Amino acid sequence: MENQQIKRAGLKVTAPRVKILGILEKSRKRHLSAEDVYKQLLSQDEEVGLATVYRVLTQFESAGLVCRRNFEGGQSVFELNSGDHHDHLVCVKCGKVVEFVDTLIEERQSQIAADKGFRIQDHSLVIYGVCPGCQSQD
Amino acid sequence: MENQQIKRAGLKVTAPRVKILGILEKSRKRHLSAEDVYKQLLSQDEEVGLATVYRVLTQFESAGLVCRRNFEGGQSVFELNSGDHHDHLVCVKCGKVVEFVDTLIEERQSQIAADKGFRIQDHSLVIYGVCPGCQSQD
DNA sequence: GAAAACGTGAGAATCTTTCGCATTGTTTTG
DNA sequence: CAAAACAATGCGAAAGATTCTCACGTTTTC
Repeated sequence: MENQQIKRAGLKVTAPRVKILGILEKSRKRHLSAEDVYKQLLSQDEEVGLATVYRVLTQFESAGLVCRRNFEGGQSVFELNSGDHHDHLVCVKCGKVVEFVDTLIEERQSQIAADKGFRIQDHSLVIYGVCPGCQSQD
Repeated sequence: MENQQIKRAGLKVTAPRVKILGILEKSRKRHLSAEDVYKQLLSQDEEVGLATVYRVLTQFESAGLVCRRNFEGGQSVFELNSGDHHDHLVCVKCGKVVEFVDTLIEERQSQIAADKGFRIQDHSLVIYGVCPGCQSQD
C-alpha cells in the first residue's frame, strides 16, 4: 500500500503525504499541477498549504515516486512514476494524457546520442495533438 | 538580410529587434533564455529593457521567426526557427545543444498518434545527456 | 516522556514573465 | 522632409509559479 512507498522513500507517513499520493493515483489520466493537487485537497476539506504540496511533490520526485514534466504552459505537472520510462501524447484542448512506450524510438534515441558522442541521461518526448473526444466537439 | 525578416513579420525595424535577432543568429549552438539575451545586450551597451526582450521574443515566436522551448529548469529558451522541424540533444552540464532530425522517429510518432486517434499538432523530443567535451572534464 | 529531529501552515520572498503607460521612434503621407 | 499616425520602448508595477523562513506541532529515539 501507499504508506510503504512513502516509508521506503525515507519520509515519515503524514496525512498530507498520504493524501497527495492518493490524489495522484486517482488521476493517472490527467497529470496534475501542484495547484490542481492543492485544489483537490481543499475540496476534500484537508488543511494543507500550497507550500506543503510543492514540498511533498518535490520530495516525491527526489525519491523517484513521481516525475515532474515541463509541458507547455507555465506550470509543471506531476505524475506517478510507474517505473517504466514512457512518453506522452497530450491533448492541447482538454489536457488528457496518454502514455506510450515505443522501443523503436528508444533505440533510435540511444543511437543518435551515441552518434553525437553524448552519454545519455534522460529524455522527454511529448506529442501535442487533439484527442478523439475533443475532435468530435469541433 | 535580417531586416527583411522583421518586415515580413509585419514588425517595424527597430534597434532592439535587429540586435536580438543578431544575437540569436550568433548563438545557434546554445539556445538562449530571455535573460541571456538581455545580458548580451547589456554587455554590448545597448539600452534595452528586459520587458522588451520578452516582448520581442514573443513577437518573433508568433511570427514564426523563433521557437520557444520548455526544457528543464524554470525558464524558456529560444532558438531561431530554421524552418525544418528538428529535435534536441541538450548537454546537462554546459547547456550545449545539438539538433537532429530522424525520419524514422517522426514516422513512428505519426503512427502512434494515429493509433491513439489523436490529430497531431506538434511534438517535442529532448534527449538530455553529457556532451563529449564535458565528459572529458570528469 | 523529554529531547532531538522532522513536518507543517502561513506568509514573505524570489524568479520568470507580462502589463500599463508616458515617452520616443518609425513609417507614411502629402 | 515635416507632420501625422501609430507602433515600439523603458520603466516600474503586477502577476503567476515556486521556494524559503520561521514559529509551532508531531514523531521518533532512548
